[in-house]
Amino acid sequence: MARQNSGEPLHVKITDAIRADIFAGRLNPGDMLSSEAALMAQYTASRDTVRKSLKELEHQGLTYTWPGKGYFVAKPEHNLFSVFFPDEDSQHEQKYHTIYVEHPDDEVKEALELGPKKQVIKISRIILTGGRPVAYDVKFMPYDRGTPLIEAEIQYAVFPEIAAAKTAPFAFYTEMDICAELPRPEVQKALKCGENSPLLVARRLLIGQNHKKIGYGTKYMLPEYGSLRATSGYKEAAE
Amino acid sequence: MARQNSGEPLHVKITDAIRADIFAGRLNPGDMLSSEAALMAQYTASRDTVRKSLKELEHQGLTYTWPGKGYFVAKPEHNLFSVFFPDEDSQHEQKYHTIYVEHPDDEVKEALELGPKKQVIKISRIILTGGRPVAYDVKFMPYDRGTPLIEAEIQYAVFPEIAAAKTAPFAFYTEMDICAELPRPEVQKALKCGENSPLLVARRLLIGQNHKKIGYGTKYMLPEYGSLRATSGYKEAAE
DNA sequence: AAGTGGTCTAGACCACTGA
DNA sequence: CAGTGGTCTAGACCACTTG
Repeated sequence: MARQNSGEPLHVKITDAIRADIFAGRLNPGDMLSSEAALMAQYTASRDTVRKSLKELEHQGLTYTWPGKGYFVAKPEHNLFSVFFPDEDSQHEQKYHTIYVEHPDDEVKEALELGPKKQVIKISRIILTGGRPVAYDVKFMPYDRGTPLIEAEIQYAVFPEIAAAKTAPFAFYTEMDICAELPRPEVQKALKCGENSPLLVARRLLIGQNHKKIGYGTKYMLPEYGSLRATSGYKEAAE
Repeated sequence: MARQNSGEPLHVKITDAIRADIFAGRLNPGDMLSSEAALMAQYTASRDTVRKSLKELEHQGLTYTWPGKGYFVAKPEHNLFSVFFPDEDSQHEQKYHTIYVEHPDDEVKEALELGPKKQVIKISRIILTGGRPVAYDVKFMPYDRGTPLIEAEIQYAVFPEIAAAKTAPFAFYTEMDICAELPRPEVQKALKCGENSPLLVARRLLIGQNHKKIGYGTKYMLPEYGSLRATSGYKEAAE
């Protein structure tokens, strides 16, 4: 229980003390914290030191501030989860299936907002575990004749955020939809599974600057691939 | 394009300027930022003001700092997603199915780390849209004879984090597993679906202080319930 | 030794809130 | 009006990194 923080900087001690009050329920959502002046007196600290602590709590989502009134304990958001969705599949083997330039189907055309005659690069991949297919991954990128970076794409085998990692890699964000589906024939074939084998399906849209649609992909996962893990809340609070 | 930030505080202007450099690729992962001294000169700002800007960038995950060396641009994490998983199902109707106190099956026993004779409260719920079932939700909590808050649990109909929202609501965190499955007979019956109807299944474990397992629940979702939406990256970068 | 960030202090002025 | 936080400044001392 007794935290070893005697060597910690003062502003960290203050942060930890208030955090502990919140985790322990001595301070609850809506409660007003001690004012800056009170905390300065309590910890014999300068205003800036106290403010640094309060700012840290705010960044952690534990408090918010209302100028002119004071600092308050926030309400926890238990329904917001973090999910790490490994795209690299480092623990699995990989196998390339096909790399095509083709005319996209309607789903892809709509997702990437493509004109009627536009072509796409299609990269499909099979992910294996112990030689058996566990996931099937298909990705589409608009194909611009004249600037074909196909080789780079193939080499990285993933979305352009990786290929573009050296230039403005922060200039992308992605949206993902996760659902459960039964496999289409193409997917059945790739995964060597039956038509009633439930798949976890993740559809991912990669968006760049000016809201340009840069890539669209779908990943079909068999149960053997493993489940998605998500977490919510403050793990430290459990300790 | 031209950002209206003439009225912004100085430290925000500095933050925005550096952020724009990172989003535009003028600063890339591994690059060292200008030193505090240089930024003080560039913006005729005090050290504290510059440091406030740099701290903000760090909190946003765009930079990190290496004491003695300088500030550096971080590597973006494109595989870490945020998922909002609504537990309340505010847009759906709800229907209680059963509320029991019973002996748990092995899955629940293991998840909640229960002794052999321990009982659990089971609350199952059906979520409807337009009168048709779209999801089935089952939750288990250890049943402690003597402190049964069943009424409160029922009233809130969800996990104890809500019932306990007035006392130390931050003292919980949850882990969730998401996968695709076919329904067991119990689930088929609740959802009025066939045995080959693929379901999105989320299993959630609620953990409290001292790593005590407080609740365990499973939510079975039909395609009509909607898909899970996840996002990754900085949406602002696309603007 | 010079340059870098990390911590801490003291003081100033402003805008907002509430009695 | 007194109390609250928001912004900004100037200066001090320390520990670390690099040459």
